[in-house]
Amino acid sequence: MAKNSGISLPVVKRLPRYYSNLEELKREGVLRISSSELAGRMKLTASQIRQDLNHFGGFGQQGYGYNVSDLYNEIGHILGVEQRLKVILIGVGNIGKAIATQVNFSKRGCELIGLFDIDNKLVGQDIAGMKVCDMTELSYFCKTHKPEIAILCIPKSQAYGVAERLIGAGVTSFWNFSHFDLNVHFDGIIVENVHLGDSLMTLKYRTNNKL
Amino acid sequence: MAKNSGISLPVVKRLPRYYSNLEELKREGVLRISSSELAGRMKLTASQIRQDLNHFGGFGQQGYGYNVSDLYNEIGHILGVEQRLKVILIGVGNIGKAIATQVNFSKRGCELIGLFDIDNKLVGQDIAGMKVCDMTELSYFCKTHKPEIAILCIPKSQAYGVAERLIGAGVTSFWNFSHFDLNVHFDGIIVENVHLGDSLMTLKYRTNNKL
DNA sequence: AGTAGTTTGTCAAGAATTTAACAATCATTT
DNA sequence: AAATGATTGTTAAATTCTTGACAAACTACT
Repeated sequence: MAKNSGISLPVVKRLPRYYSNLEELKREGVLRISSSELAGRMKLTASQIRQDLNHFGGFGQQGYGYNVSDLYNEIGHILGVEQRLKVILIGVGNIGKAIATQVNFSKRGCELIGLFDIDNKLVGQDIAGMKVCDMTELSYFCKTHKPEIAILCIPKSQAYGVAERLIGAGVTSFWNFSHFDLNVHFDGIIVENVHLGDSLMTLKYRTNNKL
Repeated sequence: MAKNSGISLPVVKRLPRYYSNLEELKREGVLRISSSELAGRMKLTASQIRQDLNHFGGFGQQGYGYNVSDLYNEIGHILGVEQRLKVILIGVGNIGKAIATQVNFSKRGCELIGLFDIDNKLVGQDIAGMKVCDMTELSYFCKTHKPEIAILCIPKSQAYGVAERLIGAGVTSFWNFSHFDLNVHFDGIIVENVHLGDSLMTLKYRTNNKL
């Protein structure tokens, strides 16, 4: 049932949307849904939904549709929500703090286990039920706790140095909010660059050009 | 020179990346760059860059490449940075506050002119050099200041109501950080949904599957 | 039990996007 | 001033992604 390889990025990026839409359907008490109904909600085509889901196996039933709860669980399984990854966050400035407090890590199969900052005024502060640690403790912490993912909310000047240290300490994935593209050339290192400013400019362009 | 229509979304989404990479090149003092050099930095192909830029006109020169400063200005023009759009932000919780303080609006041709919240404890607070206003002032504010863009950092339960009020008051574009897809069915309304949690799940999937 | 009505899984067609190729053009060197 | 080398703009090919179509399979009704 697990044809888990060769999934294209567009499909992967739609999976979380399926997941949250199904969560919402569950909350509404909907027990079953057809591809065309779901397509209506998500502004996709029914065909695309069926094709997407079939990459992973046949979760539906002809003449019936999809069982909301089952499909939710299947996609959760594909996304690996039951397999918790440990996450640390570097830089508890405005964005860092917002992410630490606002993102529901556990719902997404992650566990935020450490906060770090270089600034003495922030070290020791309590954020999201955790004490902010000094950067000097970073390497030791990684060696003992072995986080897989690091969230970078630090200035560009520090980012590459910190990323190298973290890779050395076994971190494989980076969620980068710093204002530049983190391009790591090591094999097996995964980076997801988030540029809010770019998103705003895209909105602005679309606004100006009525797209 | 302005073939400004029929630009596909993938191209539009790359424009801000071109813009910030060119800004960086300028800062480094680079005067000219070829499509293949730029491709190397941005992890694109030279062919794609030439094709992208040609949608808007021939900014390069055979045998020479692109003048960094000129190209920066051209893309800035395409993105409309000189034409300032007025922006208001609704909901100054963790994310709202981070966006208000962290996003460089003016550099991107936007102007943050108002902050609003429903919570009495937050109203009156000073954030990013502005006083947070009560939601009751929203409609009057919009009628007098005519913002084009609204940033939504509010719970789902309030989002549709607020969006409707804003559309009624002339707002055309929404940058939505609430935890759901804002689907507006009015013509001419532009929405950019940002789901940080989805981005995290994509990273997690890629981590688990070594993509 | 048989029949009518749904809806999936899948294959094939169509669209969109990316990459490759190359003539035209310009810079630079001799 | 001519020749060489570089690099664009542009066309065509290749690839990827999305949509359409329909047989197979199931539900639900009579």
